[in-house]
Amino acid sequence: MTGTPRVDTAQLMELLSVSLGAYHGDFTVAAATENLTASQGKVLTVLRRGPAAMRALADTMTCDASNMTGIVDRLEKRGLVSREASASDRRVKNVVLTAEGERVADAIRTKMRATRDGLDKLSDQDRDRLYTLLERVFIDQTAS
Amino acid sequence: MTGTPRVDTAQLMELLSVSLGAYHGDFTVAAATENLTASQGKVLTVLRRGPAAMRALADTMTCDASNMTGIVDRLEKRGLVSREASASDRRVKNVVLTAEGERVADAIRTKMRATRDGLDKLSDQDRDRLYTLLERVFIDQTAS
DNA sequence: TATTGTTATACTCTATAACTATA
DNA sequence: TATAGTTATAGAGTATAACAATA
Repeated sequence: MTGTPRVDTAQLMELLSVSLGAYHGDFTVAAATENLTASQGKVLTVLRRGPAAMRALADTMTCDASNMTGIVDRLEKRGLVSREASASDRRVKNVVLTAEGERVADAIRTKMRATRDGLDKLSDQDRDRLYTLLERVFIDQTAS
Repeated sequence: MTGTPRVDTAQLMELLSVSLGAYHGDFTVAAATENLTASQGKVLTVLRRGPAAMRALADTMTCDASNMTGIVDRLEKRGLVSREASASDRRVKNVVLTAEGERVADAIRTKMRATRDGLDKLSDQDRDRLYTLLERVFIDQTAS
């Protein structure tokens, strides 16, 4: 197996910054539409995959466990998630989406899918930047 | 001028998410090394380009003006920035880097340049994903 | 009248340390 | 002893509303 080709990191990072800036902005707006913070929306999105222990959620979001306690507290108070005791380890609490939580998580996902399908927030200039980057990678690759 | 080629948005977004996650993590660590939060580090980075009014800073970071007041207060208390009256509009205060603020901003930039040059935080798997994406774009392009 | 910046207020996120109940 | 989760605490980011100074 040959090594993967190198790319222009500076250009890639600039592109990433612009694109994910738009993505993050859209996610924040999508969550706010359901009266949620971005962190709360992210937890619901993670839980769409299935129940998760408090510790696992904290690891996924790279924050302290004590922090996750507060976030889940607020979600639980609004009836979007519930804590369930683990059968195998009595120390563990599994966080599960309620029916209402599923509805909200799906609403966020639907809004984000629109973003993913369109790259609507990218300006023509940014779209050209993307193309320039890809073109350059192609040229570098074929010239080697 | 022909239109720019389309790319697989879902794959691109996944790649962006992983890559900018690494970038954001590195920036947070770089700022923390100087005992700064990510927001504070971002303001110093913006000010490397030159002085900026409070309102302009708030717009750049897409937060409320009242929020920027607190952030700049903390930076000023540590001697990293100063507020200067505008000559043309007496309502405006321009925020300027102090010598120490420049030193800290440069230290963050140096650490981030190392990240930019390496993409070190990307796993081999993610590097392969990047290559796969680029390869697919190349094939679609030449096949059309 | 509109804009710049601040203050007051309230909520959320965040980490650290200390605690409990399990394992 | 180590781990899962919580509580207490404190600092920082965030937005809203009201305000003074200026345009």
